[in-house]
Amino acid sequence: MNRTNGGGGPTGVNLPALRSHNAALVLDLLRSAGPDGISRLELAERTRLTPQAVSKITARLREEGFAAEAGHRASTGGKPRTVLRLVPEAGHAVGVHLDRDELRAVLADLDGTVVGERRVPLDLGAGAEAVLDAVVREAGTLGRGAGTSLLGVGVALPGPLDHIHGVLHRVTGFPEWDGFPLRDALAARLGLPVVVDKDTNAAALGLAVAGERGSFAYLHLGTGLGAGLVLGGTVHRGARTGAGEFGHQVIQLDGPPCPCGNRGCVEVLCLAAMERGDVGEAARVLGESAANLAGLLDIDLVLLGGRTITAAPEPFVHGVADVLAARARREGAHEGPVPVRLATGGARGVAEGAAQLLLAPVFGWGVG
Amino acid sequence: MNRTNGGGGPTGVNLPALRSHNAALVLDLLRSAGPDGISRLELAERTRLTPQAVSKITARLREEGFAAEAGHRASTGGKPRTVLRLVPEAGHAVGVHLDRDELRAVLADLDGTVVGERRVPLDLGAGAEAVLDAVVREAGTLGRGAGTSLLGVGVALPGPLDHIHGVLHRVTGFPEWDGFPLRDALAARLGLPVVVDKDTNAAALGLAVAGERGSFAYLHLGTGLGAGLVLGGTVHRGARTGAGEFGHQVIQLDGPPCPCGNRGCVEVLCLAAMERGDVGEAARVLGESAANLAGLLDIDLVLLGGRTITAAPEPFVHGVADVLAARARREGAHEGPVPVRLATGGARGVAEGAAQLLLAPVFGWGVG
DNA sequence: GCACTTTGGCAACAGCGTTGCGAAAGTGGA
DNA sequence: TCCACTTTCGCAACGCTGTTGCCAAAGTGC
Repeated sequence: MNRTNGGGGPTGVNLPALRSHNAALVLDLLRSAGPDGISRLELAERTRLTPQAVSKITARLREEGFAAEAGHRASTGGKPRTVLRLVPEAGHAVGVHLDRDELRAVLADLDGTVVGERRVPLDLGAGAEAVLDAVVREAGTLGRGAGTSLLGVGVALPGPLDHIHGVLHRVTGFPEWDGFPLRDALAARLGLPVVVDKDTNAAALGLAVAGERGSFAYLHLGTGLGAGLVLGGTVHRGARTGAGEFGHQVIQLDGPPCPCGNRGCVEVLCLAAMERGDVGEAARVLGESAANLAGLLDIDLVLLGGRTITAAPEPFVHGVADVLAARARREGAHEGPVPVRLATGGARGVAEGAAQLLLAPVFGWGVG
Repeated sequence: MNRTNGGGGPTGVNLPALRSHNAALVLDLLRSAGPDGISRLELAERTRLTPQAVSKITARLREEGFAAEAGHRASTGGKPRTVLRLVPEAGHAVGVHLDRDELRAVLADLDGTVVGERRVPLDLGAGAEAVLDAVVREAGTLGRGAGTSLLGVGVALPGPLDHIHGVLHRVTGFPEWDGFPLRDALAARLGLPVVVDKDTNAAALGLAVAGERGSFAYLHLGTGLGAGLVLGGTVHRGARTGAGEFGHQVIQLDGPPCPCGNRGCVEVLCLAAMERGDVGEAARVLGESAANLAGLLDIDLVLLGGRTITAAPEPFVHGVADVLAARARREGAHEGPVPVRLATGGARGVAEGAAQLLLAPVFGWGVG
């Protein structure tokens, strides 16, 4: 019931839409309850629906194979509550992470658990045919393990792109991909639904689904510097799905030139500091830009990831946290500073998040 | 049906919720159609509900006095469509703009049309009692003109505050307001619902309701520099309703000190340039920070307002647009640069937006 | 004047969550 | 061992939603 559905403005809600919304909501609560499960009455409390409505919804979900009973809780003086859990095998998705020099693909179940993985070297600049062949081969191999429960394939890769239409804009450093309709090309060859997104957005989605609540920014420092934003539990992609251009935020007017053409971008300052071996300065620069972002959007959390960060996490986490703490102290914040943490997921986080591009909609994420 | 309702996570939807959502949606389309009105079949297309459902909804709205028939369209070969319109007098709200030296209050009807206005000098530092007295007096006077159709009073003022609880944090320059529960104090004395928000958020809401579609940033340059963000048609207030801290974005590492304690904030750079009489440099600095924001969030539009800007709009609009155009060109954007315009509404925009804090929820804005 | 098109209300309907109620399945005291 | 009590949860009836089938109303155009 939000105001941003589809392209034609907010839309009306009829009974089938209401039904699928509530079913997805219950399914999401089953998922986030994990292996411990959750009782019908708890579901009723959380959804603010009546227990009887929850009973009907869970009965349908059990009939369709998405949920199952899983034991009982201890009695509190009456009939003990029946515990329900998600059936993870009811759905799978393949997540593909296309990096500059490597293809990493995972097969994940509804729970997000990785049940299959493949890694092969890859040259993103080797041309569309070669890359498409590799994706079709690896995704196909993994997907066969899921049978008919395979929902589709999610692909995450660097650089600006059109998430809605699945068309690449500029994969930084590989101009030959400019304008390539990756989603449709892959969907035609795989015969499956395909969703394409930026690597940073996929990683952020994966973190949100994995349990990071509220609003946060995932900052990725590797070959370049980018961000994935989650605002109110939803990945913010912006009007033309180009949000997250964090690296080319100018924080030093008339500073050193950046390959992008601007002067004083965070990315060039941060990477230059790294080349000098000055990790402290790189972290400070990153912290200042993170503080700009945090003040502008009032987020709950900053998560750091990417090869450069995972190589030496502590100085970055502390350096960024110090800047945020100093700003919060100076501005007399009523609440503590925004916490900074290392992103979980590691090197496989982007591929797992890519799988979530297909899995998350099952739980009502990002579909209204 | 979004995932950010209330405090306890996303909630289920039952039939009453579905009904009020669809009714609000139809009411919103009636409002945005303006005096020309809109036909039932057009409403059905826009809402994606069936014509019969729209007929039932509009019949209820007419019964309740919110909608009325207003003539017919020309025939296209069959029975001509009946045109429906909003009845603006069915609801009113008072909007109060508390500025440092002035109180401005308006009475607006459902259409947003101002049907009453009052302006009195005010010293925000004169103490809570004096300010509350003034608000109660002016809002009461205006509100009596609306009778029982008065929905409540919206109050907009500068400085960080807690929008959800209606408690002020720090009204910049007036520490005596720190922690003051403005909403509850006013609601008790007025006997009406009261909503409190930052002046920039109110102005942004007013612009969104007035017809600015999609996502945009409203940048306000007056005594200070702040922003109101509208993302996907909704005012973005952030986790602790503190979003929009645009003025203390650092764009010059180790730059000149700002009263806030940081160095190189846009606000201090921009205001210093204005004091030197260098409007061009002020506009360039504003433009760089606006470009940072536009790249990060991928917004559709930048709107400029505030006393300093309305005093000399052209150099600012052009200066900011130039920076955005230069960045878009250098980054090889596939679409044109983000347009920059002067915000409509002028000096009364904040007060009108404050009234919309009560009116907009009638049309389903920001309530899920 | 008649055939046709288009609008929009009436009535019956399927399906949603809700309410009323009772069976099932425990606890705990006599 | 029995019985009163508590708590869970499904069945059945219900109210209300949007949907479908149908037809009267109100125009156009030959």
